[in-house]
Amino acid sequence: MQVRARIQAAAEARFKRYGFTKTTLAEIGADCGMSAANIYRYFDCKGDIAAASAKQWLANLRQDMAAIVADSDFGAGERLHRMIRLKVKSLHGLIESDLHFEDLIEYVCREREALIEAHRASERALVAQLIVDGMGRGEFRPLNVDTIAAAVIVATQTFSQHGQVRGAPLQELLAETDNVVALMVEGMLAR
Amino acid sequence: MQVRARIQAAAEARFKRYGFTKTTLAEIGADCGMSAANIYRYFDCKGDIAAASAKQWLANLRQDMAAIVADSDFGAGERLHRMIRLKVKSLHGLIESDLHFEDLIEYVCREREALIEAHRASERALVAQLIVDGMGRGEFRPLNVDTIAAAVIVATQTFSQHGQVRGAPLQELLAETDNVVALMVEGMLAR
DNA sequence: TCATTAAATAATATGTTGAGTATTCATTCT
DNA sequence: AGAATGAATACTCAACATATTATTTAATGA
Repeated sequence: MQVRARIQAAAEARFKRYGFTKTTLAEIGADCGMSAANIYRYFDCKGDIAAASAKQWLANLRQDMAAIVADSDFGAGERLHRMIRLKVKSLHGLIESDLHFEDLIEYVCREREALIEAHRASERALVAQLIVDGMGRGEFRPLNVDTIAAAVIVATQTFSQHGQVRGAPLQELLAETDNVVALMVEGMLAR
Repeated sequence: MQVRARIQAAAEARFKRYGFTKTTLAEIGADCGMSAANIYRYFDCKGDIAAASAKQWLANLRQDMAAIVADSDFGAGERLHRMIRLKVKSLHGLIESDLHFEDLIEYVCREREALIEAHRASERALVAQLIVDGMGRGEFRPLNVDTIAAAVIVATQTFSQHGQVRGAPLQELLAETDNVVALMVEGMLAR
């Protein structure tokens, strides 16, 4: 059990520094003091190690987003803004942090669509929760929760694609997301 | 027909049937009864032929969108819906019509970004025009026209990317766009 | 002079080989 | 038996040679 985590940590460090395709299982094994073959006792394939890392990163993001949603000090609209901003900032930070991570991101987006789709479903659920809360407060008018949640996620989807995020200045991205979210929130408000 | 137009038509036919990369200038020339070299009297490079086709297609789409915008029989919100739906339907139709067109689309998106960006700017302008009109009618509240127009384009951008459109059933795409546009229009309405 | 072409050149794609790497397996170690 | 490994296998990737194709040029015919 400890072993699996150690492998994942070692792999993550190398993926970060050298990229997914450039790191070999032999290297990861060496970092853990074991042979490449032995890694297969803990992961079915190289891609699964990357997927585990991505899954964890997404889970962290989800947790941070959930914390924002749960913070009822703020209005639902404000929380939606914060949630989407967090998403954009996180992905932007990840991409900017190490250029080699793009390699990993591309792999996961291409070969592990299920992971991405599951995460997106969670995001939808969080937005739905927020909408229900906003309706309960009288902040939002009565809405078809699932439809609107899906619309919000789809409309801000552009900002979750590394192709769009790469190279763009964070300030611009945030300004654009804010404009989109603001208009949608305006459309949700009670009259 | 003018030589340049004949070349473009012949190229378009082959691009459609065999894809951009698979058709050679020799073939296009043969179709027009001329040598490959002579094509260079009318186009600077192969990519320019593709770009000319794409440009024309986009101009047609723009014209159709402009016609919708100009039809003041309908409210501004309704026209926005129709305009975005037309865009989605057109791209979907293009991609579904011939699988080989994807080749051409990818080339244009990758190597002729300026074309795409110019078209997007035109779309923004059309939406802006629609918003001004909607405000004039009292249908929309006072809005920062350019900001909102940009937000609408960005939010619906997902549906203009062939990667997203390919494979998805048109009905689903239209339902999603409708939901996004409906929410944004709701946010624009006068109270 | 203009339109065109064949031939020359430059760039790109295709195919092939060898090296490197992921994955499996038989075996050893504990 | 469970954990681990070295060697065997299968797959992928980079480098190089070859073939196609894009583009240029010099020359030809209207």
